[in-house]
Amino acid sequence: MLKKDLLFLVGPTASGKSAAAVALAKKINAEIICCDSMQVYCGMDILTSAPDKELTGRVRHHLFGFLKPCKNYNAASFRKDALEAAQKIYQKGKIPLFVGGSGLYMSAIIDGLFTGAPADMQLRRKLEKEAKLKGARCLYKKLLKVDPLSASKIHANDCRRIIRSLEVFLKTGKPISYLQKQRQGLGPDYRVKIFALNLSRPRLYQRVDQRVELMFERGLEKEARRLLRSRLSKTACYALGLPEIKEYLRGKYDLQEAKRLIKRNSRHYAKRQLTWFRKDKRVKWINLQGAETPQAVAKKIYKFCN
RNA sequence: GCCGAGAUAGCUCAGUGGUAGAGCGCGGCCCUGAAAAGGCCGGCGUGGGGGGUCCGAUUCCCUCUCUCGGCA
Repeated sequence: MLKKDLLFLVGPTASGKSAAAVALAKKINAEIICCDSMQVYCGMDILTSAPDKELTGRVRHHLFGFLKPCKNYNAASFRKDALEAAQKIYQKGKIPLFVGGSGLYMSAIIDGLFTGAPADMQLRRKLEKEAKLKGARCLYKKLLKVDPLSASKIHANDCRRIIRSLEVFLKTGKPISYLQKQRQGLGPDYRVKIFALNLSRPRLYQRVDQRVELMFERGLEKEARRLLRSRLSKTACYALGLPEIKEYLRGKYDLQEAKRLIKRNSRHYAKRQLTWFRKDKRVKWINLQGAETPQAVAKKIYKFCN
């Protein structure tokens, strides 16, 4: 049986993925699927540097801006939606091309997630409260009792993961360390190719800073104000830029400082993305100077497509 | 030109007669249902140049260079 191709174009923020993806999709007859935890939301176009109409008009895009910011979303719901979108694309005889910078989302599709323990926001809130009251160490001790193996892998300060592990244990009676071994990925009938764009660090950071400047020019503050007035999900409220603008509006600092922080946090984010993708040995790195046209980038990637 | 203050990490600065720290920045890493989140680790340095005192100087003394104030 012929293998199904599944392509990924990933890389740090501001590396030029969106435009390159469209150029590549044109070349290989692909449709694009969002692989970005924030670009799935609508009404956050400036904040998330979502691909504009010019790009989305040239190639069919899936899972971009389809979700209201008040809705929670996560890697599991993404995996489900993404695989559905991919099937539709296969039915058209085309290739799904995932584009975005969310490493976990990429891994969720390819490698799968263990099942049977969905997120329980109510339980999380309860555990969070407990952590706040008695300290995170208290939760860690609890985890140490029920699941010493996971506890040994999680740092005592990593509250998010401690809570998730406890959540899994409380809901299923099984340690997350045991369940995590059960993940199931795509299987042998898929042929996955991952391309990651990269630039020299100074160039990348320069582009990140420039992009933040551009976001402000486009009206980031106004968009953020609007979003902050509405109800935001636990997922969407952490879109880079929102917490910083929120504190600015509270009078904690001025707009210049907010901008500085958004730039810095975006650079840190880009760095973390690189760490994630570096670890994944399936990634084929596409090193760029930063001045190439999207077509040139696509051409570079195309060479490795067969 | 004179007087005063200073010259220590990429930046802002602290400190000590036994070759140095802090914050920010920066680098590396972890990540299985919040992931643009969350967490961990790392000082990255001929202490402005030269000389002297001392067992030993970044610290004390002299000198030169530079910077910043003030006076001319």
